[in-house]
Amino acid sequence: MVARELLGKRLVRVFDGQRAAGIIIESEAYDGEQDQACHARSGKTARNAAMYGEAGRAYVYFTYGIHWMLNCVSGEDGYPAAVLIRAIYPAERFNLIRENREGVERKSWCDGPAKLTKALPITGEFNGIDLCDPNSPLFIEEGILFEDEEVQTTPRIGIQNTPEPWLSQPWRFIAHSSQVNGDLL
DNA sequence: TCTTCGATTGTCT
DNA sequence: GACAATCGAAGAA
Repeated sequence: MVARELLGKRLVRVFDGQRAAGIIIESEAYDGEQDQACHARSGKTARNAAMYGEAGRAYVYFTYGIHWMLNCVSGEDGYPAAVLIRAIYPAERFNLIRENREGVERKSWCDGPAKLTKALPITGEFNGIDLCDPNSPLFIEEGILFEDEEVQTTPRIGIQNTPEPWLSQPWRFIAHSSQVNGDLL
């Protein structure tokens, strides 16, 4: 439910006192220790501790030796669940995003979970931060609404060695909408 | 447009 | 010591 509802919300990064932002257009849900694709599948560790915290906080982790990933924690306090932010549509401060994604064409600026963290930029220092607080250097605010007809669901991707039924759960959400398909300003 | 493959390091077993 | 919720370059179609 949270993964669906985050589509259309505005992800805001305050950097050097100025806002940079994008509309969330792709997300994936990870739900509890029983979910064999979730980082919490083997229980609580130092790395995934933020997932066990209260909803609305950030869970930021490093992977493949190169990439930072941003999640929004969901579920009851103490229950490990989070939504991976997989893609955003650049909406504010293109110059910063362009600088951070130098050499990449604009349609590929933020169309992947590690791309958007490089573009804004977001690193592990934001792990545990309150995404509901407009005073945070990174937060989420209201944006636009996508109709269900504009939203595609698919199984999650990039999850290796995950058994059924977790492999096939339709917990990935993608917005296909004229509201965000046009050329960037 | 699609497929293959190397990069690179924190975290867990 | 193995591996990862990925990216981007390179080569093929």
